[in-house]
Amino acid sequence: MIQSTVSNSSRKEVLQSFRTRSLLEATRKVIAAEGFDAVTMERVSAEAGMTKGAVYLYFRSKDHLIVAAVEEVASEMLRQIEARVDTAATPWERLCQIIRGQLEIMEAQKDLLRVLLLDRRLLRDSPRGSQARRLLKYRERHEGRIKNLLDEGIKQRIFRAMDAGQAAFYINEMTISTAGRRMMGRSAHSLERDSEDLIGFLGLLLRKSARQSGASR
Amino acid sequence: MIQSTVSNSSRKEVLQSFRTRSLLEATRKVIAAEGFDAVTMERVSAEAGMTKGAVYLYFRSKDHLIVAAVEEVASEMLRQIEARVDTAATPWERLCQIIRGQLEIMEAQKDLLRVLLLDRRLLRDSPRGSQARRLLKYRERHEGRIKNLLDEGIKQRIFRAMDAGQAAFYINEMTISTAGRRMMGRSAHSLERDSEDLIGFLGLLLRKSARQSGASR
Amino acid sequence: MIQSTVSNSSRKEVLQSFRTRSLLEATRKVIAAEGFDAVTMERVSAEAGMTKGAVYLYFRSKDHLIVAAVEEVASEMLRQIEARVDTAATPWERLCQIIRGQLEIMEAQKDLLRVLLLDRRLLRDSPRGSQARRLLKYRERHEGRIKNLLDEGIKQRIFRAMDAGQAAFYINEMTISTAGRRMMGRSAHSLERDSEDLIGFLGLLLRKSARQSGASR
Amino acid sequence: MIQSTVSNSSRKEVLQSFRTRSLLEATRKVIAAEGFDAVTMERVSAEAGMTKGAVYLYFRSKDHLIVAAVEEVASEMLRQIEARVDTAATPWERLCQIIRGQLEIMEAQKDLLRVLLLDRRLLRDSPRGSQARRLLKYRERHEGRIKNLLDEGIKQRIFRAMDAGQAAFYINEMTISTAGRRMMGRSAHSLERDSEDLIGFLGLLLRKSARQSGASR
DNA sequence: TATGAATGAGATTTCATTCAT
DNA sequence: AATGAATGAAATCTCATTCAT
Repeated sequence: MIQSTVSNSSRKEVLQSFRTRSLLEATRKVIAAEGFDAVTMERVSAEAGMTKGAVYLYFRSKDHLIVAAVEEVASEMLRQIEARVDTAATPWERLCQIIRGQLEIMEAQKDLLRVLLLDRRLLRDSPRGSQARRLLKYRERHEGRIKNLLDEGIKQRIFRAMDAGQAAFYINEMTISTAGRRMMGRSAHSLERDSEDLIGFLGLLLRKSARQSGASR
Repeated sequence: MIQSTVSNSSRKEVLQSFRTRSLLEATRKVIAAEGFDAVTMERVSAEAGMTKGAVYLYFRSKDHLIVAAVEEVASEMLRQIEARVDTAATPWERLCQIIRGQLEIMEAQKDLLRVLLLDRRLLRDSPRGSQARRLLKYRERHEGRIKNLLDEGIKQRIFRAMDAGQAAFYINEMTISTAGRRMMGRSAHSLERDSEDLIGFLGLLLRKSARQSGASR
Repeated sequence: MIQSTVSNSSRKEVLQSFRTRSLLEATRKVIAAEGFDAVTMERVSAEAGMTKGAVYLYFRSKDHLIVAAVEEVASEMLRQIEARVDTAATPWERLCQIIRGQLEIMEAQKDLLRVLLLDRRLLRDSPRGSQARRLLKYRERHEGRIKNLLDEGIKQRIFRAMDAGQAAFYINEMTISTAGRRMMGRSAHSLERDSEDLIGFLGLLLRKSARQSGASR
Repeated sequence: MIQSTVSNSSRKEVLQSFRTRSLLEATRKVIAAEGFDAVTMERVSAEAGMTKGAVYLYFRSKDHLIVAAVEEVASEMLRQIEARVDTAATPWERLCQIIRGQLEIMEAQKDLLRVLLLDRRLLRDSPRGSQARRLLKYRERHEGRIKNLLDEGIKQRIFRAMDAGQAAFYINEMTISTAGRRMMGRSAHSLERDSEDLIGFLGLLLRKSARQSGASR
């Protein structure tokens, strides 16, 4: 009898990870389709093809499951956005890449994000607030990168002098608002067009020369 | 038996309206203190000084109660903001008044708004979406007024040419973001300072002359 | 139409108290029949003729229900025992009355006590131990009365000098053991006979004269 | 490959017996620490260094495991008590040895016994009562030895005439009560003192001469 | 022999809503 | 108009036991 090259323990790990991913996926699916209140262990487990009890082999509680599902998507989106940034480019170009990337990637997750943007209860103070803090880390990391980029541009006299932290906050908020508006069906334009409009706005705000605008890719 | 000068039916109406207001107030109090999930008929009715059963004499269901409570505060805030606008002032001055007013009034309701901004579930849900649509009307009305003001300014060549609808959306979003940031304890500045910073930003974006900025009261 | 002499509120109180008693009764019935582990809200509520949810209108939790059920029986048994004691009698006579009373009254509750004697988990440290302490109060009160009686007899030189507290403890334990033995079907004698045997033992232990024994009624 | 001098089957037996003992030990540890309700297969197996499934190779069910764990300790305690008795001594001396031995040995197992004395559910339950009966055998054997000793003393006219079976029952109960009282923290005295007090009591009860008492070692 | 993932059957508790009074 | 007891339908979580590997 020929032994498979994959060891037993490895096969188990694969199965474990498959189940875990199924659960996270199922959870996101339910959230996206009907919101947080529709997430019941019954429903999620059925959607993931297992029994209620089995879920507890992978997640300590319903809350842990939900937070993990959301955290994973946040982390993955951030990774994708960062992957699109050309570190050799100028600060302004990098900002444009971030805006476009963020909008495109959010668009790709629109069903889930529609709910997440409307229902941010996870950011409310949980019992000990640790989960909220963990999720906020992602936003802070993202804003932090934007801030660094702004600081660099300010030093190079490409950007106007300003409070870079505050500006980073507003830029992120405006980008999220833009994505949110699209998801609520309140934008008549293409994603491209919304991106460039937002970039145009930001150019006016940030760039010293500006006025001629024209966001370079 | 002596009849009071107030007719019976009128007295009833007064009581009715008093009870209704108590309930709306109590509902908001609970939401502000502990979020939507803490709203139970038991708790709200106790807080309003009546029993569970009585609530159903005034509101068809828990959902109707919650929506009414939130709708009332939205409507009232809008009314207050509009009351602060001097219709004789220039478009730019009116915009400044709106921004300052909105920030001050939101600050006054911060306990409730902290929850409402994080948990916008009311804008989803709703069997046929009718409640969400009703709540969204307030936002649209507000954005509409800003848009009109922008259009006027553009016609007068005070403001740069732009898509006024989109700009109104962004202005509202940025104002809300600013308020939200304060409520989350993420702003180090005074309300005044945050207002003027935001107005400064908007001046850069909108005004043709700009650059010298300096928001006029 | 004739008004009943019983007011509405009083009628409600009667119903409330009836339901409460039904629940306590049902709980004891289940404990007596199948032990503590058989006590489920489902079972108790069915036995008391109501639904699971209704139980929570009368008792905060399953634990509160169980403790109340047991406490009530403990309190009632103690009351009955004390009612049988003739306060004018001599210490020795009173002790005899207590022993006989306790054995008879325990016999009357034998189904429940069989379980209670075997499974004293309620006396284990609960989360905050308050329930255990409350239940132990009954035993302490009972032992206290026996101790007082012994002290009195010692002062009157009817009883031998001894540590009355310790003796009270042993007397109570022996009485309980005697009752328990009967309940487990390990006694071949009548209740009368077991009582008198126990009293005979105690006479030997306590009384100065003794030896001639013969418990006086 | 070198064969150990110990045959394979023997090695297996050693392992088997080691695992079995680990499980019994672990079970008692959990019972002693947190009571019967804390005994879960998960916990016991982990504490014994194996997995849930493995437990079923050694014990048919959780109940069998628990009963075996308790039975073993009962049997061992009895063995130790009996080992302390000098068969050449007089009945009274042997009784004293039993009392002292029982109290000392129970004291050594106090963590477990504190639970076992309060929660004697094992003596109920059992589908057909077979487990309860098995456990009761130990008590009967112990009482039987005391009874024999009493009978012998009665025949030798050292002890007063009495129902030796009943007396043996009471003696055992009083000894257990004494130990239990200590475990509950309700005794202020040393183990020695409690032993001698109890022996003093019994001397009064049993011995013809008595009165001068003084338990001989 | 040993593993530990999976099952499935409860158990407790919560609440919106109804309805007899 | 008002009460509040009662219902009934979830929802979360726990575990003994089984079984494929």
